Formats: sequence, C-alpha cells, structure tokens
Amino acid sequence: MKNLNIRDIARIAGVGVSTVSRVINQHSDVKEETRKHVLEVIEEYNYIPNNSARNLKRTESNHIGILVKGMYNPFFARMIQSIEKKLARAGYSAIIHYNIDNNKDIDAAYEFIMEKKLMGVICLGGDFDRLSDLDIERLRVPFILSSTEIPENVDRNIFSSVIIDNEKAAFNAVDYLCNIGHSSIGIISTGEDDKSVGTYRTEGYIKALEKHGIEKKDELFEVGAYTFETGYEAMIRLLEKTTKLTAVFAISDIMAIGAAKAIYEKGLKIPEDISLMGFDDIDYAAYFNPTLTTVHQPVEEIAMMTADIMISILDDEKPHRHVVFDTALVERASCIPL
Amino acid sequence: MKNLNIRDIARIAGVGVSTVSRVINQHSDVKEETRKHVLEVIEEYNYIPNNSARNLKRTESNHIGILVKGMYNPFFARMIQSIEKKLARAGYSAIIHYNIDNNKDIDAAYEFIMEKKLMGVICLGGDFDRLSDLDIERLRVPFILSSTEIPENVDRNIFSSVIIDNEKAAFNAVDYLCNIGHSSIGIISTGEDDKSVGTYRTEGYIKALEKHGIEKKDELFEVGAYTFETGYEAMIRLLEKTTKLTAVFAISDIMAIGAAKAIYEKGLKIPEDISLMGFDDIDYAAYFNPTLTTVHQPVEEIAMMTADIMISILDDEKPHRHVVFDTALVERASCIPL
DNA sequence: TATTAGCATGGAAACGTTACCAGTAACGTT
DNA sequence: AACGTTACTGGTAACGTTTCCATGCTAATA
Repeated sequence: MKNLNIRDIARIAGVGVSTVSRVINQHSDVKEETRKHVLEVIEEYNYIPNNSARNLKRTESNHIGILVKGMYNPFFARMIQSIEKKLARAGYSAIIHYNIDNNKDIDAAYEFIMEKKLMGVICLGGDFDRLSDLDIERLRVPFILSSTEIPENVDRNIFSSVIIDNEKAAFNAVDYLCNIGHSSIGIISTGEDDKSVGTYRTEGYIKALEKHGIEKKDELFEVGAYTFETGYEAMIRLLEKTTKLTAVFAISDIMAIGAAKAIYEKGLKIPEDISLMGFDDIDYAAYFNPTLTTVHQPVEEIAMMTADIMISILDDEKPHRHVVFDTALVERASCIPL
Repeated sequence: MKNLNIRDIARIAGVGVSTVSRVINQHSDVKEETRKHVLEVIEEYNYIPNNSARNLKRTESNHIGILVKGMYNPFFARMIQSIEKKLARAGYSAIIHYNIDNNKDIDAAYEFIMEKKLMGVICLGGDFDRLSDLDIERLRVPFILSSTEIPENVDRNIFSSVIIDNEKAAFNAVDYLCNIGHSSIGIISTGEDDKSVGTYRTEGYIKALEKHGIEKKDELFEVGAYTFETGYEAMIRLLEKTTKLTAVFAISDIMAIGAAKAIYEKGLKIPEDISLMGFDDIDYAAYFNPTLTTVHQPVEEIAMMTADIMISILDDEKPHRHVVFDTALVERASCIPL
C-alpha cells in the first residue's frame, strides 16, 4: 500500500505530471475540464503531495519559526496560539522552538533556522541585546521581534517589530501607585542584561518615583526570572530588607502572584497592608484573590499584528514595519489608596 | 553567497559525496583520519545538510507531531515543554498542532500527519472516543495517547498510552472530602461525550459518595470546559441551585480557581464556608490564595515517559506500552474539616 | 604465488516535486 | 496560403540527499 506520487496520479488521470503539478499549485493555465478531472483523481486516491520534495524543489518550506524563551509564561502561550492560528489560515505552518536562551544560543537558533529552511522567524520575548550577532541579513528571511525590546544600533529596515512602550507602561503603573498615596514602593524586576524589557520597566518605575520626588532606595529593588517561585523568593528578600513597604510593583503577573504568597506567609494582607501591582494582565490576574491590578497588554492585537506583518511581507513583499501598542492600567482589587 | 551542498563539501575535502554523507550520518565505516578531515571542512564552511532532501530520500522526516486541544491549560503547556526537550535530545524535532477539536477534526489531523510525513504522533489530552476513525493503523507511525482516556474496543497493540487512573484519583479526592465531614459536595465537571476524562472523574465522585452512603443529587452537578471562565460560571449556577453546599470538587485546577471567584463574589469564604478541591496540581495551585488542595498529577514523569516510549519505539523498535501513573492528593489550605 | 576477505571509498540511481522549454492544435491575421 | 498568437499540455532536468553497487587496496590464508 505504497503512497501514490504525482506520477501515479498523472498516469491515472491520463495527463502529464506537469499538468498535475499545475493543478495542485493552482496555476491558471489549465483547462477547467482537465483541472476538474485531475482534482477528482486526486480526491479519489487520497493523494497528498510530498512536502519534503516540494520544499526541496522550491528551496523553501512554508514553515515559520517561532522562537520563545520557555513557555511557562501564559502570556506567551496565549500569543503563540493566536499567531499559529492566523498563520495557518494563510497557509503557513508554525514550528515552535522553545528554550532559546537568547544570548547564548543564538548560534543554535541560526542552525535551527537554516536547517529547517524557514520562510520567516518570529522571536517572542527574550532580550536580544546581542541581536546583531544573529546577523539578520545573513538569514535572508523576514524577521519579527515581538514583545521584547529592540536593540539599538540595528538597521530598522531589516526586521519588523511589534511591541509596547515598556517604560511608559511601567511609569503609568507606578505613577498610579504614587497618586493614591504610596511612597515606599518595592519593585520586583529581572536581573537581565542592559536594555531588556525588565530594565525599561525598571526605568519607568524610577521615572515615576522621580516625578513624585520620591527617593529611590536600593533596598526596594529585587529581581526574579518571570516565574512564581522567583517572584516569591524576591518578595521574601524584599520583606526582610524593609519594613515600611506599602506597595510592590512586579514586572510580570506571574511574579506578582508569587510575591503574594510571600506576603501572605508573612501574615500580611493584600491590599490592606501591601498593595500589589502586576504587569501583563494574563487570564489568571482576573481570577486571583484578590483580583490583580495590573498593566494590560493587548495580547490578541499584538499576536494578530505579528502574524499580519509576517504574511504581508511573505505574500505581498511589503516592507518591514514597527508598531507600538498602547497598554492600559486595569484597576482591580490588589491596590488601594494609602 | 549560495548555500553549500554536500557535493561542494566533498569537492573541497577531496573525497566522494558518499563519504561525506557517511560522516554526517555517523556511519562506522569511515577511516578516522578521513572522518576528522571531512568534519573540519564541514565546520569551516559552516555546512548544514538540507533537511528536505534528507527527508525526501529517507521518506521520513525526523518530526514528531504533538496534537493538543488548545494550550490555555498550563498543564499541557508544561507537558509539551518537557516532551519537546527530551525529544530534541534524541534528535527529533516536535511539530505542535493546537486546536485539534478531537471528534470533528480527525480528518484534518490525518492530513496534517500525512503531509508532514511525521515519524510519530503524540496526542495530549482531549477525548478520542472516535479514535477508531483515525484508523491508527492506516497511519503506520507510532501513536501515543497521553493524559487522556483510552477508548474501548481498540486494539491495544497498535498504540501506546501513558495516563492516570482518573476514576480512582477523583474517588480519592472526594473520599477525602467525605472523610473530613463533607456530605454536600458539588462537582464541576465537563460536558463532554461519554468515556472522557471528565466522565471518569465524575464516576469517581459518584463512587466515593456511594461509599459514604451519600445520595447523589442532580443539583450538585455542573459542567465547564477547562477554563477559568467556565469554572466561574458553573460555580455561579451551582450556588444558585443549592444553599447548603459545603465543598466543591472541580475536575481541573483552572476551573477550581474560576469557581473560587464566584464563591468570593457571593461573599463566601474558602475554606471556611466552602472547601474547594482541584485537580492537576498546576503551578498556580500552590500560589493561589488560599493554596489549593488538589490531586497531583506527575506531569514531569508523564511527559518523560511519553517521550521515552516514542523514542524506544522509533529507535529500538520496542513494542507499544501502556503505563498508568499514580496520583497523590496534596493537602493544602482550601479544604478543611466540617 | 594465488586466492580470499575485509575495509574504505567513489559513482550513480533514486526519492517526489517544480519549472523551464518545447510542442501541438486551433484560430485569426496579413 | 503562410504566419503569428493564444491556450494548453508533456517531457525532463534539476533540487540535495542516501544507499546500493562496484572498485581498489591491503592483509591474511592456503
């Protein structure tokens, strides 16, 4: 019960292989009658073209790579799902590659891309401060950075990006906290290199403090790594260092929720004793107890735009674009005026 | 700056193409000296074999498909990540296909499998009661069901499975609730077809009730669809129907957390007014407030076993296996004696 | 010395497509 | 009547591998 190939179909249909190929690839120069007949044969014998052969011949693959730095973060899980769906509708299939440790495994990523003959690459999150090393141009496929920070000194014409203004978003969050009377605000950020999403959010925090004439103290800074556990541990350290804390800003919901556990274990209440602000607005935020005040990222829009740009470049050869989405502070129960 | 192919490498290294091929594929019959030299050339010129061509020739693809019914559930996100990592170490790359709506899109799945020339397929979750329709044998690739229920009337020699005993796990959970004095226990299950994970967990609930001589009432049953929101809605309905509820068993943590929101909104407290039991023991559970008493599934072990079986079948032609993991009740703060 | 065996290697035929080129028939134009 | 044009169609050379087969060489055996 060997699989049929295009030659078999041609023989059965009584036409040449090129005609079958033309039908499959929807070329216009096939007589309607012939086309119908070939299609019938294909249908009847359940013929499916061999992808490897097509890719070999075309020297491309209809695959689009999505590089992610782990997927524990529900924020990315959500994005991937939406991007994949949209891409699929446009005839592309996504290959997802997790566990990219951006700064170290760039070479591995490069191999991944070459080896799989990807038609485009989307990088979700992560901090590509050494992006130039990837040598985007060497890739010669559309490259989109999504939900991360754009490194400086990179030619913006050779890649697209869809991001948010992290500094501004964090600024607004902390500004809000200050406006409702908080002045001793801890921050749980990330310990990553310069120019990462984390550093920009931290920068926003600092700017907001400055605006309100609040001195920034070292003891208010702690770092985690976008997980419940590291958020929890960071909060424990924060609580040990300082007693007069009235609010905490975690730069991701996941870490905020981790932090909450530490707060509770200390016998403190949210928001009565400590107000807690997150970032991302993952589904969980609305179901946490208390519901989490956080910075809303338009995940769905970001995902759609990312896929759209990829498709427009691939299908219509549109140029690269850079879009910045707005965030919104969503007020829920975890932050109260002092 | 065209990409080099195996012939170029052969020419540069001064050997035949077959020798290069043998080196790449780690055949033993190559003189150590030649092997070294070829490897050097490959390294120097940064040569990467063309996957499409290999796959075409081998008529296989080194890709393994993972079919999932959506990935909102962190439980699957976690599994996928572990499986992918393990598979990658064995030289296989995973292609993930979400949004399989099991009963309807089985044909689509079939095309997906054929078209991509997958070497094996792993189905995560979902309820394959019409599994026979997929006609596993027609696939002629190893097929593994993981974290789902095995349909009856299927020849167990043509696929593997790694699962838990859902009925027993649910029984233990509800038995625990009964033992600590609860007798009016609601359940938030799923409204899926017969013989799904949900029905078995519900069955366990019923058996536990029977054991304790508790009458099962219709008003205690509600259904959701493994999301926060449907858990929330189900709980609202449950709360409307009955007032003397002292405990609720949700067959997934996600739904339990959704249910918690409804309980709070009603002004009730967990666990003081209502004890809440989940299922899965996802990361969230330990970080929820109150920490969630739940049924622990050994995710990591299940994932590893799933990948292991796939690899052992592919690499060593081992026969299919069926393994059942034990679950454990993890007592946390959301359930208290009545 | 002749014969065999084994090792290391190269040549070339697939694998299933696509796309270029050439060819045919039918039809209109000069 | 000779010639383009148009609309289809078929043949076949790639694409970059892997693997079978053949070959040359060295060493071992009779």
